[in-house]
Amino acid sequence: MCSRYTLTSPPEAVRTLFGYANDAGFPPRYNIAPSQPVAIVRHGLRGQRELALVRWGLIPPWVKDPMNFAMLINARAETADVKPSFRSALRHRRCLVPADGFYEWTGRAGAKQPHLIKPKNGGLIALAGLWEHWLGADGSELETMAILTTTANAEMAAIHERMPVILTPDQFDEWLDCRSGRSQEAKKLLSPLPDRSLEITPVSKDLNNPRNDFPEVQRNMPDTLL
DNA sequence: CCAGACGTTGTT
DNA sequence: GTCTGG
DNA sequence: CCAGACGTTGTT
DNA sequence: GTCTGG
Repeated sequence: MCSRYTLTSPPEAVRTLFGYANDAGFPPRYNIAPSQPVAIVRHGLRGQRELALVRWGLIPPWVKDPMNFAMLINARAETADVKPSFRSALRHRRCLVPADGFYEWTGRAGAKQPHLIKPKNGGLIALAGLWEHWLGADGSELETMAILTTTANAEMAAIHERMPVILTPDQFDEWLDCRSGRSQEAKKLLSPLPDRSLEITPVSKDLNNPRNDFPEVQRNMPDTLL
């Protein structure tokens, strides 16, 4: 699963890697949690890449009352093409989620140990996402997104069965281009990141509280066992 | 056909 | 114990 | 995911 | 809106 992540790279670095046309500032985030507004990159009306802020937690368009619907923060890559909640978004509304790393937990309730997972040499990564547009009967609108998950690669398997799909820059165009209206080619991009490319470090339990959004939550806890 | 669900994860 | 909010 | 709340009524 | 279960 992927249910918390971080994006601390400066906006100009994000824009350079993701190549969107519009410009937007955003503060460094050390502890991004579901239900919060997050930055995504998608194709705009003229096919140009754009940065948008949407809510993390996908609400399918047929939902009557979003307040009584458990938002979908992840979508299984293996089945997203057949699930009513994701099928249309996988065809028409794919996006990238800029991140510097993501978090997973080990341990039992009451002793939850968070771990930061990021590229061995640092830097930005792109999580594969789906976004959705919800229209209320009263005219209210809501844009939301979910992060795709796949099976864990070798490093991740040590702590967790699943991991978010991470795309490389050479895959960005094919993933973002939804003009064909088909999902099968895009689905083929959804594999685990190759082994030996990520590093996992235990971090401060301060991370557990989503209200703690400051650099110290990423403090390395070297003595902590996996 | 209509009614009712539509999701993931981890844990039990 | 279970749901909601972040 | 984890943390934190978990309720109703009437009044401002 | 679309799929599944009855």
